[in-house]
Amino acid sequence: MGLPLRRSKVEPPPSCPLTACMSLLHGAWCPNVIWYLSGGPRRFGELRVDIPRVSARVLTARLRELESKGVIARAVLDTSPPSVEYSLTELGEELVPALRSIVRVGTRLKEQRGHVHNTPARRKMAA
Amino acid sequence: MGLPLRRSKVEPPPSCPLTACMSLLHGAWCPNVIWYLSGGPRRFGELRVDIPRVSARVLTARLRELESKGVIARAVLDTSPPSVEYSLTELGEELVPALRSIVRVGTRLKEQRGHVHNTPARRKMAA
DNA sequence: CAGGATCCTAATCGATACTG
DNA sequence: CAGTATCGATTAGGATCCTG
Repeated sequence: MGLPLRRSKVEPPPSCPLTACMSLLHGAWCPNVIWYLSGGPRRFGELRVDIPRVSARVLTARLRELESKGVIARAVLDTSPPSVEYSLTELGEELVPALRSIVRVGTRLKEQRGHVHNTPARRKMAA
Repeated sequence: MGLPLRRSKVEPPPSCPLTACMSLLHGAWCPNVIWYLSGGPRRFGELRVDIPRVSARVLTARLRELESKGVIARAVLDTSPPSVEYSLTELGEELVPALRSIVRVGTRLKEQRGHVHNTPARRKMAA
């Protein structure tokens, strides 16, 4: 027989807002869209330049998705040819600090890459 | 002719730590793994209980991945049958605040769901 | 310019069965 | 207990072409 299962010491993300919110950041592009919109409203074509490797199809899909979730707003400008401007909603703005703290860790991660990190590579312990 | 492209007002996530770090949170399960490990070391079987819908195959894959990136540590306990305990490294701990701020937004998101959010559903603007 | 339509590839995941 | 192996389903995403 093995060890008894312990109860988790942390509560589950209550009814999973973690998952709910991660769905706002899913895939490769959502975080970038929100990141670039954090600098102010931005048009479709501008976002394509900001995020060079995204295809129009996928960018459209992500924008629609984020719009339907209330994170970004879409405004059709009355120009010719027509432009469409996207911006963060109030709710979307709340994601920015989270994103920034993620970037901070990502930066540290890159710094650490290359030299040995403190993972004691597969240590063995006595129980 | 249309509007000229504006320069982005935010810098790109410098050489993409955003993407680098998001890769630590990718897929459906990485964030949950880190979340549950934030309460202290946790064994494989315990994590499977914490995160009910993850398959052994995928959980293994994620754990290996996070281990190789230096975010979690793996320790084989000398019991019979053998147990394996996972824990956050120092670097992994840094992800926790980011995760918490994501959860905060997720919670707000759930609160707002159902009643009208402030997206002015596809307004039109004059330019 | 902003995107819809179509087609296709690669990655990801769950289920199931099996092993040291 | 802590995995590994195999399979088939789902999905993100790219490329290309086309339109209001």
